[in-house]
Amino acid sequence: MSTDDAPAPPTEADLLDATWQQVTPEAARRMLIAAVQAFAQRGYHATTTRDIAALAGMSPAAVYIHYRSKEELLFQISRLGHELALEVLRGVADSEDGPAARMAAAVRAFARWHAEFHTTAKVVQYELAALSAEHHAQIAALRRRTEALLRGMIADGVTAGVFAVPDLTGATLAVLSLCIDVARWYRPGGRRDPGQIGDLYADLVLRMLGAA
Amino acid sequence: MSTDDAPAPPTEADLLDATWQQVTPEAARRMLIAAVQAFAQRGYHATTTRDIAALAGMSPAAVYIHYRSKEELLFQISRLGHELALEVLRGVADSEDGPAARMAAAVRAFARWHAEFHTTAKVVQYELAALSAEHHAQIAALRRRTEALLRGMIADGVTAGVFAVPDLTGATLAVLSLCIDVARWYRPGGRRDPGQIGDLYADLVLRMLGAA
DNA sequence: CTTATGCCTAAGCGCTCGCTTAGCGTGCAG
DNA sequence: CTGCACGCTAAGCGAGCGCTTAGGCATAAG
Repeated sequence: MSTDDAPAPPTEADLLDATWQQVTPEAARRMLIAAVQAFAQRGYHATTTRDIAALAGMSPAAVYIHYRSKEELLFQISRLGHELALEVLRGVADSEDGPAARMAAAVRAFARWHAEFHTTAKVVQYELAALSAEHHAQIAALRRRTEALLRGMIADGVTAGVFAVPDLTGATLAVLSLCIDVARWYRPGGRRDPGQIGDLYADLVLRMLGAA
Repeated sequence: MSTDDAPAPPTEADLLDATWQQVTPEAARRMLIAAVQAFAQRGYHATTTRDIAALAGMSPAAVYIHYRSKEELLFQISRLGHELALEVLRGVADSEDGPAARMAAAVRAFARWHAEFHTTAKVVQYELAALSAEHHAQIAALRRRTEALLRGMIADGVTAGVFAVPDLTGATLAVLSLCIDVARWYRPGGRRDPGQIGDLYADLVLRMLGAA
């Protein structure tokens, strides 16, 4: 094997390690990553704390050393996951490109994130209903910021006369919906890799917004 | 109260009764409708057979008079629900309009269905993972027919030179995804009623497809 | 050495789950 | 009237759930 082959695509484990690097100590991170995998595959309610502990290679009681409850584990995943997704959009929002290029970059990055980190994204986007009322309210606030960021980018394009959008709120809803739903249908090893999905969606959205 | 007021919008119960009219006997239908409501609100795994029976006004054991198991109840909901959704698309596919008008009508009807019958649609679209392998395979076949129907309508438009779509499969995926996701975010009493969502989405999709 | 602290496991508590069993009441055939 | 089939309920079984408790084994300070 030569050393100058194209780099192998990162494994699922690599991606999860990178995603959750900030969680410490290491045992708490291992437990959280195990929970993300189990929640994504089976859903929150179908996952037992014994499943999570076994995936993390520890005893069932070890869950409660680092987390108060199974719901608290979901909340930490959801909170940090939403912040990561928000960061992806913010990284693009500050660019000095024109509104159309910036919007294309935002959709490309956001859709791509939902494919590449689909395991995390599935939990973040589809397990909200299992959160307690207090935790759900905190997450809802983060989601409103995401929506506002995207709406602002579309509004800028309209103001600049680059986009032709009869219904700003409706268009924002549709763009957000399109990107989020990637986490539902994406399968690794499918015909499109995450980068290609980002490119495809950036193009489709620009047309949807009537970009000049 | 005059008798020529605008007709009141149908209640949730009206919609569910209309949706599941074909299920007999009446007690089996009541049980199934109760299951749809519970599965949509809490999710399949968070719903107990006691929840379902209580909603239907019967004892926990009554579930098993008409259905072999809780999973069989989900399967019947999923199978009939997918057939209803498919019927919505088929009702439009046979029209003799041009490709663009037909596609607009399809998206309008399909998106609208996912809003109006959002309770049913949520179970149909988001609880597939809880089905047994055999049942899941049957449902997957129905989903492939839905996708093929939509792809055919887009392909017709491309052939006729009315749509400009660089990636047929990708565009089909995006359109389907957009409509399905309506069931996730739609809330009755929101700023858009189901008809308006259908109109909005028909317009957005035509632009996405580069309709002449 | 002793003692204290932090991370972990073995064991298990109380509860609720999906589902079964035994039997009741009603309506209809003979 | 009798007898049986059907749709239902009351009661409960075995299993598995989320989470707790008691204690073991390191490390490190005194």
